[in-house]
Amino acid sequence: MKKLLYNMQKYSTINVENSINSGQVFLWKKNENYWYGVNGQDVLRVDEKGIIDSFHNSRTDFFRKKDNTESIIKSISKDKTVKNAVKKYPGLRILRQDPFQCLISFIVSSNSNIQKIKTSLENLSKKFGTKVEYENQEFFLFPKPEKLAKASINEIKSCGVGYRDKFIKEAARMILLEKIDLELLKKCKYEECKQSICTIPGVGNKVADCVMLFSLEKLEAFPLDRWMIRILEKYYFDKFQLDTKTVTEKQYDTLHEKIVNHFGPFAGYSQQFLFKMERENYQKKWL
DNA sequence: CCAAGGCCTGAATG
DNA sequence: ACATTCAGGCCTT
Repeated sequence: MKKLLYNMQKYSTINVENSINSGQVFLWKKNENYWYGVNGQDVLRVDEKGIIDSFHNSRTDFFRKKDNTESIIKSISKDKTVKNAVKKYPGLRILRQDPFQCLISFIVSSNSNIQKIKTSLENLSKKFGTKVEYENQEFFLFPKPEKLAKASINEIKSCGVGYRDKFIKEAARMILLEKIDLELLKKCKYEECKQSICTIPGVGNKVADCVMLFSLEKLEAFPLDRWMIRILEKYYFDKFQLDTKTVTEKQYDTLHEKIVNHFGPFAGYSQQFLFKMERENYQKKWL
């Protein structure tokens, strides 16, 4: 009974620091006792308990407090590796981000690293976003689709995004022209959603899974980047045999199927715990 | 369907 | 110092 209570408390508590420093978000910084972050057209302020105040006084459930964390963790705890990761980072949450910002963020992320992604996104916000003042600090909201869609390639490129410049413009255009409706995709099934956003240039399997997991309510999405592949090879070589170096489209699909079969419908959470654990093991830097 | 090469960029490595 | 490699991939051939 004591242990049960302890676990319930442990897993319903949010670890803000770990959640923000887990590769999901980039436009966040700590100041005194609060974390501040740009989320779409809003700026959030979060205290150490995960209590949110915001520029627009919105009531976003950014830390997904309404998720039943205990049952999710029970559901994904299928082997000793995840169990360890969960034990090590209790309170690590999937963040519910602004979809457009999330989309652009992960288009920018491809073949890059956290520090550079962060500066690129900061540059984009400074150039194309609205400046606001919140608690005596200056912030730039994330650019609206229209701004990026109408920007020139060179203006976008000047933000340091490299060859991704045209992807960003085209992605923004597709949102603006409503070829893709991100809000609608929240209600769709995983496959349909994935098929849709993969038509956006710069969005492949991995980026699509990030966008779906972090902003489109697809908790079975399991982004397979270099790290996750390494993790699977290291801890799960007997469960998912990865016989090739490069993961092709088809292999990604079949691998994802095996993963969901193993971890269940909340596989995305397991990915986040494993990713956090391994990057900490290698002392990789976050924000 | 698969394999290989190219791609912006800046920090890290040798 | 200076060159090369690498980093949360994707697209084209």
